[in-house]
Amino acid sequence: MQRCCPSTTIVRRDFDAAAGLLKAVADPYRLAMLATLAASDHEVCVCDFTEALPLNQPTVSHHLRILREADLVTCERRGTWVYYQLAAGAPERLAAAVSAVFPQKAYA
Amino acid sequence: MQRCCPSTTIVRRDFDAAAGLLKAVADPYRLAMLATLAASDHEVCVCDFTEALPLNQPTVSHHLRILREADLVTCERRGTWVYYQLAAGAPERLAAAVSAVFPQKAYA
DNA sequence: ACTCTGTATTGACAATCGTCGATGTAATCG
DNA sequence: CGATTACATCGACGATTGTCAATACAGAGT
Repeated sequence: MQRCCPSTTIVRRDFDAAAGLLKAVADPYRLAMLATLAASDHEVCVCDFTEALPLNQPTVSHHLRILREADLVTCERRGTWVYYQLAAGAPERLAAAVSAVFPQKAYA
Repeated sequence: MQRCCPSTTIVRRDFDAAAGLLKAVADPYRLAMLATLAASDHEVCVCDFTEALPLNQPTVSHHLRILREADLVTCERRGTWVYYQLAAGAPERLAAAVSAVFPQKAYA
């Protein structure tokens, strides 16, 4: 009987950080929020999200909190309103998480 | 009293597909599996994963199934063993999911 | 002070996820 | 055939997730 294969070396790096970042992003509404923040150069008020998305206000707040805790967005209170914007380097960090898995293949 | 902001247009695209792909990938062990398959040009036997990862065999099978159903990997049975390899275009599809959110910023 | 408005937090719920033991299936060997 | 090995599936369990009603908090206006 033959061996199954030329004993591959399994990658044992720690992907917890990358997985955490990807998990923070792996939701349709959070992706829409990020895309909105990326598209508009100025900040976006929370009320715009609650109006446009089919979600209740606490749910919007919940998703924004997840993005905040992943350091993908930052917020600033001005008067009664809270304005969100994309955190510096957010796209790069996500791209880095992907290329941590696929070293050079992806961006040829 | 002032308006909150110059009424931003919320991105309303459908991110279900991108979110689904990202969710399939948002796990440390699945990332390690993908990184292994990407690093080794030849296929990888399931037994290599079950040996190297601190997971039971059913759990390894479960994670591989999720990657399979996301069309990120393909498998082929040869004798008693099953060999997995990265699906064609898998890195590109992941990169596309990211750049669907950040149109041009990321890869300048 | 009180009220109103916008946002965050809490608490609860169903649904999904990660894990594993037990069992099933497929292929090989004797 | 039966026994063994490799992998998949099933069923159950606790943990996490997405959602919302209710409540709390913060600031502006009266």
